[in-house]
Amino acid sequence: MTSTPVTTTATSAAAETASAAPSAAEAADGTGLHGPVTAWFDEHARDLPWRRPDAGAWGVMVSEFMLQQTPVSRVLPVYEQWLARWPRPADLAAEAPGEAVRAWGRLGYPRRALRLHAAASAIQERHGGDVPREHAQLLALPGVGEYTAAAVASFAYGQRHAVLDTNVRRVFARAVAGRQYPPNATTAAERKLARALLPQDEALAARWAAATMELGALVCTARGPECVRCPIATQCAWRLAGSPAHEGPARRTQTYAGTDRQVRGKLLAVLREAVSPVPQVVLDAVWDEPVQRARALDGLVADGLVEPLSGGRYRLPLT
DNA sequence: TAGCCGTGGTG
DNA sequence: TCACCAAGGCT
Repeated sequence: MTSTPVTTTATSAAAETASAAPSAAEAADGTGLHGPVTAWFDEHARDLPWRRPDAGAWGVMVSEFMLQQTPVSRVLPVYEQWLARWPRPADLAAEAPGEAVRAWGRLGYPRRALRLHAAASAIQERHGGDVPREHAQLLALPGVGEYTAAAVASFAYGQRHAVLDTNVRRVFARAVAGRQYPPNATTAAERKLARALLPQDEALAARWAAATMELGALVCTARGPECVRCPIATQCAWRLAGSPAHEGPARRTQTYAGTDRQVRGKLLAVLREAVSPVPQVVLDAVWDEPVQRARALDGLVADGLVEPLSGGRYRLPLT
């Protein structure tokens, strides 16, 4: 997507959508996408707990950590338990990191639990227990990258940031770039496009960010996009091009069976369920190949997910 | 920067 | 059935 028509005048489709006189915010939308997408969002947005007014910045941050590479349906129950147990960053920071790992359950990527715990500690130490508002301060927290920093600043504090997740990238790839899928890795061109499409008005920008994500999650999905339900189908560059199939390098496919990741998962599952230190012999039972098993366990220890004790016993980390 | 890091639902 | 996919971050 080298050339993007973000500076074109409003399309006829956009003009049709704005039946009455367009507001100042809509008039600033050179693409004609803001109005239809945010209007669709107002009607179809899911009622998710981290979107409720009482969720707070901490609730938003917890949800963003959990939602990294994990579907909403699996996050919901864990999120509720997590917020009930640790309603403030200080509450989590006061716990052993292993308790965060245990409460993480089977969400996957348990290092996120460790990082969320570390982020809570950093918030307590550096920000007096309040989730910081500044993008740069958010970005400096453990486990917070470009996406999460922008998401928290936008969703929790209503700021104007380009929020570029896999959903938004796919929506932009189709609607603007005319491709079925975005590139494997986020490109500078995508960031530039996201900034260009961001409404000037702060509140509208925050709504736009949430709306484009929701559109990608509910309608403009990876496998079976439901274009008949899409508010910008008539403007979609990919559709207008005849919905061409993805070109270029195959999207990376990652195997799981037989990998260290699977072994780590099995080892950690045992430790999560255990209420007392686990003897080596119990861990040995989860995988029959000793070299890989040892490598996986060493990796967990190196990552801080597992604490080795004397006598060949192991547990989730207390510190 | 490409590879690694979990888990489970699904078309 | 089995790849693909899901609100990424880190090195």
